[in-house]
This record gives sequence, C-alpha cells and structure tokens, in this order.
Amino acid sequence: MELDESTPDPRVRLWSPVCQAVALLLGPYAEVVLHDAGRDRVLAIWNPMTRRAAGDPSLLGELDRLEPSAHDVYGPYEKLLADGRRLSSVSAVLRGPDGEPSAVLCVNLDRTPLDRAAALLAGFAAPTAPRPEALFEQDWTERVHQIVGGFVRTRGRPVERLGREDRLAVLAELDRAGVFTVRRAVPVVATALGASRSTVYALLAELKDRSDPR
Amino acid sequence: MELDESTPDPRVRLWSPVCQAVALLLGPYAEVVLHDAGRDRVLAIWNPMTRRAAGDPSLLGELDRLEPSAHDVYGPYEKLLADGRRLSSVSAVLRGPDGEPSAVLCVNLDRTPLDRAAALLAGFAAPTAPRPEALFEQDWTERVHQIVGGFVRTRGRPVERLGREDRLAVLAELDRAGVFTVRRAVPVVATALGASRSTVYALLAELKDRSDPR
DNA sequence: TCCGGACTGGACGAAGTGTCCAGGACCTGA
DNA sequence: TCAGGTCCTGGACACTTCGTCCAGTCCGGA
Repeated sequence: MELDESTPDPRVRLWSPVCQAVALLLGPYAEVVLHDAGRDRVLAIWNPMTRRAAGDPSLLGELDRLEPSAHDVYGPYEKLLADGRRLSSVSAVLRGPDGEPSAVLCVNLDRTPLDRAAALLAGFAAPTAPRPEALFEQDWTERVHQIVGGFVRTRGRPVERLGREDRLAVLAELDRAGVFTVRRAVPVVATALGASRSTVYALLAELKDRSDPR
Repeated sequence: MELDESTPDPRVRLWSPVCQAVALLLGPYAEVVLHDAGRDRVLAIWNPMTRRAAGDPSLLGELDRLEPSAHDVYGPYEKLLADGRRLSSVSAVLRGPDGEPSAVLCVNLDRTPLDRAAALLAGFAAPTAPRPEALFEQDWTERVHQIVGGFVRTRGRPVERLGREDRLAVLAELDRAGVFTVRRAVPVVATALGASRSTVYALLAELKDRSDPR
C-alpha cells in the first residue's frame, strides 16, 4: 500500500482494512483506489497499476461516470490503460456515519490475463474454424461526409449556413457513430463542417458537458 | 480399456501404449478409439464416451472424412454427440512396417467443459454495460481480441507461443481489418499479442516493406 | 560455451490533440 | 449609426501519442 504518511486521514484508517482485503483477494491483477471525491485526489492506493500515489489527482476519470443511481455502486464498466491493458472497474460511494458521501472506492481489475486464459481454453484443440472475418468501416471519411450530407439534407440548408445548434447535433451524431475514436478525425470533420479545428473542439466540449454537467 | 479379449489383435498390442498414454493424458474428457479401417469395426477403445466396445461397428462416421491428404492426420473437426456434447476430433491413419494402412486412430475430446470454462473466464467481472453506444464500431477492443483469438485457434497454440511469422500474419489481418486507423490501437494490440510496443511497430514495418519492397 | 537473431524498455523527435486567447465578424436593440 | 453581445477564428501553447532508434537481454542452435 502507498499512503500519504504526513496526513493520516481518518477515512483511510476507516476503510483501509476492506481495501487491503480486496487487494489481497484479487491478487496482483487488481488495483484498489480510495478517492477523496471532493478534492478529486487519491487518498490511498493498493497494488497500483499506474504511477499514481496518494495525493495525486485522481485522473483516469474514475469519478466521471457517477451518474445518479439508487445504489451507490457503479459498474462494472470498461476502462483502457495507456499501455493497452483492459480493465473492468467498479466504483462505490462510501458514506460516513452521517450519511454524507465521504470517499469513493474504485476497484480496477486487469482483464488481460483472463482474456488470454479464455482465448487459450476456447482454442484448445478447437476445430479449425472459419476465421471471424470482420472488417471495420474501411473509409470512415466517406462516412463522415455521408452523415454530414444527410443532416444538411434534413435541414434543407448548406453547410455554411448551419447554426450552432445544428452543428452541435451533427457532432453528436458523428460522435455516436464513433468517428472520433479514429485518428486524425477532428481536422477532417472540421473541414467537412466548414469550421475551424478550434470550433469543433469547443462544440465537442459543450456537448460533453451538456450530457454530463458534473 | 475395453478390448475384444478373444482376438488379441497384433495391431492392438502394437498401438495400445500410445492410445493408453493419450487417454491418460487427456483425462476423463477424451475418448481414444482404434479402428479396423478395412472391416469398419472398433478394435479397441479407451475412456469410451458412448456404449461402443471392441468389435462393434465403427459408427459415428469417424472414417468418413478421410479425404486424401499428404499427411495421414486429419482434423481437428467437430462432431456432435446425441446428447449434445461437442467433440473435437482428430484421426490418424496408422501404417505398419510395410507402409500399408493398418488401423485408424481417433481421439475425441469433449469440448463442453472447456467451452464452459472459457465462457466463465470471459464473463468474469465483465462490464455489464460497456462504454457509450456506437454505430460505427463500438468495441473495437473486443474485435481485436476476437481476431487474435480466432487466429490462435487456427494455429492451435497460445499467444505466447506464436512464432514470428504467425505474429506477422495476425498483424496483417488486424491491419486489413483497419484496426490501426483507430487511436491508441497499437498498445492494445501489443498487449493482446503479449509483445512490446516496439516489436509491434517493427513487425508492422516489416509487413509494409514486404508488400511494398520499393 | 559462444554466437546471432529476436525482443525489450527507455529515450527521443515528430506528429497529433486539446486548450486558451486576442482579435474580428456578425447580430441586435437603442 | 453605434455599443454591446455572441460566436468563430487563427495562432500559440502544453501535453499526449506515434513511430523510430538503440543498447542491453534473452534464448535456441552450433
């Protein structure tokens, strides 16, 4: 475990045993993080999988997805580490005796070994099956223009005359279509929309914070 | 083992040790059958999964699929038992000292437990509702694992034992699938392949200059 | 035991990404 | 016509990701 020794937080003392237990149980492939939700900082961390330590900013957007929920538990949802590892994560809001949120617990489980094991077992002596031939959308540029074009048609006015809301709507659609997971997509979209790169980023930011006003 | 004791066939004495070894190795989920190809009868059987015994007709069409082949080994192919169990089967033509076919060996492996285990592992802590919706290609990470997994299956060896050529082939396939147009794809692929980022780039470069030696 | 090829982590410059800001275009009401 | 908005823009910037390179390590074969 790594702790900020200078400030022995009572919350850490309170929850440390559970965290430690979970960390031990799930072995080297699970990281347990205790967050200070208010300050967006790491309170303590067990089996860290990245370089984060107590006191660091929380990062990783572990607290982003806490949309209202009846129970204080979220997930499991998928996260992707920079080095490519796939994580399954669950989060829980921890409340003090007064019922007020006091910390957030996150458990991040590295799925890679499981995935590998599953693939291994599934492949063991398996019949040489036809490959799951699966192509991506080859020309995503085409797709962008298609979407923009379709939108323009429904609004009945050319790209240059699209208003702010219109552009937001197109961008939302493009985003839903996953266009922005593709490399170099933003400049292409900007051009297709007849807007600048800056504007696209600005609109994108606005979209994000409309759907998740924090 | 069940043998037709009344006719101690020399072929059985000859092949029995191998058969027994295989039967022991693959435990209770594999059946080993020695056929008299000419007479279409069972010569001997280890760990029988059905009621067949030595002397019974071969049934099951185990000898049907022996289309001409350079090597005398066939499969693995899939068979289905009456009770629904999925089998992976391999057959081999066994030849005597004179080079003439003398018997046919079949190993039938019950895949059900493996399939179950694979499903279990794959589902362990799996995200219930992964990331956002997407029309384009929502979980390309999944796709990467599928492609790699499928490939592993055709080669019949786990990821860590793939040779250089194998890896090149997987990468070629991933590339054809357009995986590398996606942001942050390389680290993910590297992890899935159990290789380093450096290696993936190196192999990718080699692929490129094989197809375009300039 | 040594050798050579393949893989690795680390380092690095190049490219791409996202944010910020000081203009400037445009609208709108006075 | 002007003042005060809003929105967009290009440019500058810090930061991340990409792709390359290299010295060191691992490993199988002579």
